[in-house]
Amino acid sequence: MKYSIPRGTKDILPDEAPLWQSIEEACRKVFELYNYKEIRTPIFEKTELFTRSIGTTTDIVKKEMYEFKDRKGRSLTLRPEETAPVVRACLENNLISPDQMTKLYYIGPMFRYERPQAGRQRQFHQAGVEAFGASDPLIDAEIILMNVQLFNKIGLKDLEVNINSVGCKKCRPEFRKELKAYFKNNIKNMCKDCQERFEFNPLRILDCKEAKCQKYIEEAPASVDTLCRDCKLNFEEVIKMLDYQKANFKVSKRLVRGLDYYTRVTFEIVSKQLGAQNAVSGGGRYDTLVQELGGKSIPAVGFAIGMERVIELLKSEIRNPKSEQGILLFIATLGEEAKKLGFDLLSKAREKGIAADMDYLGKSLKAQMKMADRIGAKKVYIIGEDELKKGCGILKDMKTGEQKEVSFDSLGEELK
RNA sequence: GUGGCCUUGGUGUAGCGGCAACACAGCAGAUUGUGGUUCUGUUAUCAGGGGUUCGAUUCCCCUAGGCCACCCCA
Repeated sequence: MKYSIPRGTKDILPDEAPLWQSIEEACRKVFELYNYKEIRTPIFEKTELFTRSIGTTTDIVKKEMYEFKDRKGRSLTLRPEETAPVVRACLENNLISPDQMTKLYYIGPMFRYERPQAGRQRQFHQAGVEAFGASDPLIDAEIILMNVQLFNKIGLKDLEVNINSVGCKKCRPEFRKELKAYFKNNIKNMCKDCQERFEFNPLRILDCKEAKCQKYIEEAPASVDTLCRDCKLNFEEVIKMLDYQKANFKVSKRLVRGLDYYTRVTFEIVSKQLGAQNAVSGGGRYDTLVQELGGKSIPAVGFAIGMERVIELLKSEIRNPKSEQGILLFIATLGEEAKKLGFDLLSKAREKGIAADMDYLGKSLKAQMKMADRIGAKKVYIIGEDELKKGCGILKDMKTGEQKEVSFDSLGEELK
C-alpha cells in the first residue's frame, strides 16, 4: 500500500458514521436542554495559549503537542483540548463577564501526540461544555448531572462517577507541601516515574498504578483533608446536591487532573468495560483560568467526553441501527435513450425530495435490479424500449413484487 | 517514550521450509428485458525491506502499522 493513514488517526467509514451522528445529536440535545449554545473555534491556536493554560510541566505541553511554525515563523499548535480556545474566544468576543452566566458547548477533533492504543488516538474527538460566571456549587452539580443524563440517554452501562476536590490557589500549595513532606522519606523506594513526579507534580503520584508505590499512596494525605474553608464548603455543597438528586457517585481521594488549570471540584466518569483508557469523560472547575488568560476574574466549570471511547462502548453493546432510511426510488433503464430519460426523471424525483439513484455502469437489467435491492430501494421504475414507445414505465414495489404501468409524467405523483 | 504479543484476498479465518485453503462479500453467467433462494466461474507478488536456504508466507534482523500494559488522558 503506497499511501496509508497517518499513525494514530482513523477513517470513520460510512457504516460507522450514523453511530457518530446519533451520538453527536444526543450531545446537542442534552446540552441545549440545559441552555448551552454551540461554539466552534479553529483547529489550531497560537502555541502560547496552551502552554499558558495547561501548564508547562504537564505531559500534554511537554511532549504531546502538534506544534508547527507557519510561513512567518509563528508558533502554532493543533488544539490538544478545547477549554483554552473557548476561553480565548470568549475574551476576544466579549462573551463573558463576572456578572453574567455564559454556557457553551463544542464538538470536534483534538490532537495529542501519544502512543496509539485502543481508545487513545492522536486525532480524537471530544464533545464538551464550559459554564462561565458562577461559583455556585449548584452549577458544579448541574454539569455532573447533565453528563450522567447524557450517558444514560446514549445508553452507556457500567459507569462510575468519581469526584474529588483539588483545592484552590490558596490551599493547593499547602497540600503539595504536605504531600512532599509525606513522600520525602520513601520516595527512593518508589518507581522512577514517581520520583520524577515528586519533583514537578507531586499530586500525580496519587494515581500511580505501580504495585510497589501503592502502600505509600494509601496512607498519603488526601486533598479533601487539607482544603481551605471555602473549598471545603464548596465541595460539601456539591456532594449534598448530588446526594439530593440521588446521583450515583463516589468521592475518590486520589483523583487528580493532568491539566494545571483545574481548581476545586474535579470529576471523571469511567467505564468498567474499557481497558486502561477507561475515562469516558472528565472535567471540573477552573476558577482562575480566565484571569490567567487576560480576562477578569470569572469562575468556570466544564467537562469533555471522549467520543471514541463512547463509540467503543456502544459497539460492544447489542446494537442494530441498520439505517431504515434509504433510497426510495431506483430507475432501471435499457438502452441509451431510456437512460437519458431515466436521468431526467431521476432529477425530477430528487427535486421533489425523493431520494433516488440509477446505474451508471451500463449493467444488465438483472444487475440493476440486484443493485436496487442491495441499496434498499423501495421502488424500481423500469424503462426499456417498449416503455419508451408507450410513454409509461413499469413501477415495481420491491417488497411485494407488484408492478404496474405508470406514465413518465405521473411518476412523481405516484410516489407521494 | 518503555516492555510484550501480532500483521495471509474487500472482510473474517486456515496453513506450512517446497504448486497458499475455506467462508462471506463483490463481479459475471445459468438460453435472449426483472432483485432478495440455489448452482457455476472469477478475485492474494501471504504489511514493506534485508538475510539464512537449492527453495521462505513459514526461520532471523530492520522498518511500518495494530493490539495489551506502563505512561498519559477524554
